[in-house]
Amino acid sequence: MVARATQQASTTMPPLAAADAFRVLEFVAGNRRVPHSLFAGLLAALPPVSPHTSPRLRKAVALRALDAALSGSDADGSGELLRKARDVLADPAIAACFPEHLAAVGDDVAALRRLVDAEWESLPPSALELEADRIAGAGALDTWANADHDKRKKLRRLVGEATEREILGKLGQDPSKAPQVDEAANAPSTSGTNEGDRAQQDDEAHLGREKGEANHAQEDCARHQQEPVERTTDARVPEKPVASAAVKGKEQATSSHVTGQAAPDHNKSHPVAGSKPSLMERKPSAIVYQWDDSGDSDSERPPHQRRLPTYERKMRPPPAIPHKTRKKWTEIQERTLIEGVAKYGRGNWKDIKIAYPDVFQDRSTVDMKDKFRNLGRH
DNA sequence: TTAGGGGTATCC
DNA sequence: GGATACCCCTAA
Repeated sequence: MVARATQQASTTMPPLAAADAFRVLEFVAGNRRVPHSLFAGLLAALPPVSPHTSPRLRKAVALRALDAALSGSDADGSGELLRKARDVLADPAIAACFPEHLAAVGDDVAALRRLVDAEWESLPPSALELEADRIAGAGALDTWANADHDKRKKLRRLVGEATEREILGKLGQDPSKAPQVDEAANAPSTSGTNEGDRAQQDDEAHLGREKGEANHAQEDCARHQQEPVERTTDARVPEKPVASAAVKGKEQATSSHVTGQAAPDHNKSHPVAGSKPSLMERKPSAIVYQWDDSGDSDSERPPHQRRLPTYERKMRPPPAIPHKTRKKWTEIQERTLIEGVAKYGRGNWKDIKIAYPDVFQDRSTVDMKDKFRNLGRH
C-alpha cells in the first residue's frame, strides 16, 4: 500500500520543495500513530531532510527507535527488551534527546515505556501544527482580524466557509459582509464543500484507512541520527486519531474544533507587524469627536432657541503597543544563517528558516535577508 | 516570495 | 553618532 501510495504521490503530486518536505516529515515523524511503513515510504519519496534541524524531528526519530526496541513482550524475563532499549540509548545522539532520567534507565521496562509514552506526549508541535493553529486555532482571531481582503480569500480556501463564519462571528464581524471570494473560480461544487473541507475529508478518510495498519510493528532498530532520517518503527500504542494529533494541544485548529471558547489572547492585541491591518481595525492614532449632549435637550426648546451642540475633542488613549525590542543576532544564528545560505543558496530565506526552525524561530525571512545583507557589508 | 532601497528606532 | 535591527515600500 505504501509503495502504491508513494508511487501515486510521485506520479500525481508536483515535487515538493525541501522546505515542504521538511514540514511533512516533521509532522509525520512526531505522530506516533503513523506506522513506520508509511513513514519509510515518505522518506523514500521526499527530498532528504536532516533531522538535526528540528528538535521535534530529532526526538521523534529517537522515540521511534525506542518504540521498536520496546515492542513485543518481555514475559520470558530474558531482559531482551531492556537490552535493546539500552542499545538505543547508548547512542549519544539519541540519549541527548532525552532528559537524564530516561537516558539513565533502570531495569524496569514498564517504567521505561511510561517514560517513552510521556516523551511522545511532550513532543513540541510541528511547524504544520503551529501554522494550523495560527489559521484556525487559538491564533485564528488575531490572524483573521489582521487579514486584508486577499489574505482572507486565501484563509477561506484553507479553513472553509463554516469555520470562517465562526471566526468572524467571534470577531464581531458579519460574515455576510466579509470580503467575497470569487466562488466561480474556486468552488465548482455547489454543495458548500470547498477545498479546505474536502481536504479535511480526504485526510480523515485517509487516516481511517491508515488506522488499521498502525499495529504492524517492525523489528529494525534504527541506526539513528546519522544522515537524513533513517529507520524507525511503527507506532506501538494507538492513542489518538491522527487528525486530532494534527491539532495537538490546539483543540480549535480545524473547522469542527473552532467552536470552543474564544481563543486566549496570548498573542499581540495589535496588528501583527508586517501584515496590513483590516479596515475594521481601529487605528491607534484615531481621534474621536463626540457631541457633548450633556445638559438639557434642544428638543425641549422652541426652534429659534435651539443651539448647535458643542463638541469636544476627546482623545482616546491608544492601546498600549509594546515596542518591539531589538533582538540581537546570536553567533549561532549568524553561523546558521551563513550555513543555510551555503546549503540552500542565497535568497531561499523561507527554506532556510524552515530548515532551522529552532534557530530562526523569532526571525522573519526579511530579518534573515536584512541580516545577511548586513553581514555582507562588513 | 524575494531583492533592494531607504527610513526609523534602538543599542552601544 | 555610528552600527544595525526592524520596518515599509516597490518591482520583479
